[in-house]
Amino acid sequence: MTDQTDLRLTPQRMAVLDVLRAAHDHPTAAEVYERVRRSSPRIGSATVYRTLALLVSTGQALELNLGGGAAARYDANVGRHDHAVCEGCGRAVDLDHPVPDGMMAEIARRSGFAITGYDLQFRGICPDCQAHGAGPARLEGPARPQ
Amino acid sequence: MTDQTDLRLTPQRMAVLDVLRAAHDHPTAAEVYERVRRSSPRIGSATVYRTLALLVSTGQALELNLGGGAAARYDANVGRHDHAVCEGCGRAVDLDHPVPDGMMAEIARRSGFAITGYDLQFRGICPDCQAHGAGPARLEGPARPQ
DNA sequence: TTGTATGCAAACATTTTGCAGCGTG
DNA sequence: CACGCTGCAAAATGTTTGCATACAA
Repeated sequence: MTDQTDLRLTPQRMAVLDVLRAAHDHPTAAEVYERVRRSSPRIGSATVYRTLALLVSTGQALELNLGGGAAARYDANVGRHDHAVCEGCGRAVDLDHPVPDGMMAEIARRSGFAITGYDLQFRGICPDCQAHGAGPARLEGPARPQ
Repeated sequence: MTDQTDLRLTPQRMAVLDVLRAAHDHPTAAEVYERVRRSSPRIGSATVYRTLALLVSTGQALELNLGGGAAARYDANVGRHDHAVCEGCGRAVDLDHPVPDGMMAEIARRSGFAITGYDLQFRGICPDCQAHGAGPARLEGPARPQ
């Protein structure tokens, strides 16, 4: 079914990929939709969802889950990198700080898993929110570092 | 505003916490609901959702986001730990393998964030799925253990 | 031409909310 | 015996699917 059949390069798919590559803010599917509409007003949201899923499954985009009830976010930067998510404003910034290789091997050994990768995201308050006083994006809770 | 008003210990809340503490499989809200019903048939799903949110916000449970379109999962093990998620069967197992302190400090320095914590989850194939051939939980991808 | 991709709208799945009555502290 | 909590059902999100048609290759 999902055979690597044909795969066509349609204007809609290009538009979605363009938007994603131009974005530096890890947009949600809804945000991608909104932006794509500016250049392709007749595109449907289903097409955006389908295209994002396609891009993810073909390795041209990453899907981020930043927790909470938040919707999935997408990132055209498919190189290895991590994220820091601001608990004040919800913004996510890219980081590149790989976990030591030995650690992956250690996890594999201890868990018996064949590890194929990992997702690492830091939580904290971004410089802006530290300055203006942490703006509330979540319910309230000044998250306590357990 | 951060009024820690009253907070009552009701049978429903105990039931939810009991289920969560007895569970070792990171159940979704729907699964918790299903299990709680066995002992409290008259409980409503809204109560389960409200209670899970309450437990999370009071630090008595963790919420996990294992990506995909998957629903949030809950964990009564609130001690610091990570997870390995099987791409075959979707199961998540606990791991305890802290990131070195120095790394947190380094991230903080480079990003300007005040880091309060992090979420780390490994992806891979669990021992069972390695044996029986990776069972399909996602779209299809016969993840090949190279 | 051929079958994939699209757009629309309805279907779905999950989580949240409104409200009247219940029951804990 | 006050006020928070509950159950029910409806509403709000976020995402997927069915189908007839448009269009890339």
